[in-house]
Amino acid sequence: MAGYVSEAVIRRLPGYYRHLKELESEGVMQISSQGMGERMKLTASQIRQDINCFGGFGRQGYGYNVTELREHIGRILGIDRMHRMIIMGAGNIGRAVALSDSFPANGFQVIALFDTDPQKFGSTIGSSPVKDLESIEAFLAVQSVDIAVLAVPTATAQAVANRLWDNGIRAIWNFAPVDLKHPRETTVVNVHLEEGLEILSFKMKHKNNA
Amino acid sequence: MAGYVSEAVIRRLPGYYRHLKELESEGVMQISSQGMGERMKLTASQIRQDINCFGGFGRQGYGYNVTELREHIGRILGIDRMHRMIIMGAGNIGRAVALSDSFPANGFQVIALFDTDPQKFGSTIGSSPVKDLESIEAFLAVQSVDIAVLAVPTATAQAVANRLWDNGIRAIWNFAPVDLKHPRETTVVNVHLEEGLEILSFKMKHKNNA
DNA sequence: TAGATTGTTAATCGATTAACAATC
DNA sequence: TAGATTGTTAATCGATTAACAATC
Repeated sequence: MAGYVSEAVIRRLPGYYRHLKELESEGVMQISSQGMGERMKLTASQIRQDINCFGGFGRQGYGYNVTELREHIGRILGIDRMHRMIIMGAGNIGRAVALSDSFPANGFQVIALFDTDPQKFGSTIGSSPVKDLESIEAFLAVQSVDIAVLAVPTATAQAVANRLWDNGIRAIWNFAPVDLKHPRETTVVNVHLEEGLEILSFKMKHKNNA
Repeated sequence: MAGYVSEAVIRRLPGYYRHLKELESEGVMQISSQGMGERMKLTASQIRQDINCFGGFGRQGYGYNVTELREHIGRILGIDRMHRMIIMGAGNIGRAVALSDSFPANGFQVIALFDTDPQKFGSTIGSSPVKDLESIEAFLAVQSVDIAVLAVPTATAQAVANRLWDNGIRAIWNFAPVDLKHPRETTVVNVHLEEGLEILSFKMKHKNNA
């Protein structure tokens, strides 16, 4: 159990969590690796291997308790607690993240947005204020922030990220299409929407060959 | 060369394309697998293997011509042509996609949005009209559409997707947090934003152990 | 030519799948 | 108990890396 967890396993964890939540809402209380595998289109063997990276949550002859496993995986993901987020850039993407209600529903709470457009200062998006990007240092000096969403123009993304790291931010969710240079102790997860669309284009084009 | 292309390679292709575009705009004309590897944090060996899935674009003793390789990969990705898109759902996400200018810049053109809110019918987002979701069949009967962006509430996502497939759509870019059931001849690429945030949470939490 | 760097084959590494004893 | 299903070890498969002859 425990020990090293490969990137491949990490990427599957949110899927487990989502499917377990669905099962819960369907009133399903128990599931086997077999059943879970059919649902998620993975082999039962892989399900068991994945789950056992974190310890034996199942019972022989029974399977897994849905709620229990969901809670375990939630704790492993770290989403059993609130995360305070700020959004850098109040453009299309920043707005969409701020207005989403699926993020708060999962404990990701937007506390403020920052932009360079003076027209936007003082306004609110959803229930979050839009502030002057120049005030970010002062803001971070007094506010506790877990995650910064980077939704600024590509050209300024690296510079904004540097200011965030210099002021204590340790995690960035990056929507700008650049590979940010970042200190080793920080975490960056990229979204790179354009790339998804390009992969879709590729797969459409090569559908026959597969 | 050519033949089977693994999912791992496909996922790297847009990164190649982006870095080659950057190199072009920096005026760099030639690059070796070594140089490309340093830039993208991959091994030179992997760069050469990846590129050779599609044929020998390099020259011994020289490397790769940046523009030539960028064009080749663009063609492989299928982004050397226009793609006509519709957006299902004119909410936060649908709006953000419609208003983005990075998609049209890469040949992905939004031609219309569809929503269920009568208040939105007849309005425009960016330069695209918002139409009644109920008119989708009539629309698809006369309009050529390559890709549908699915940005409707989770609960209706599957039903909307079914209507799209029944009316000739072969590719869906899905933002709803569900694994869509879909005919084998169709292509679905999922975005699942929430999952990215959960992975970020996981990585923050386990930073020490790595 | 000599040096650099590809294309490609072989070796290694890691992830997935299969198998099965342990046990609920 | 008998049947089901896990946790875990071993086998397989695939992807990455290393090596090197071909050649620009």
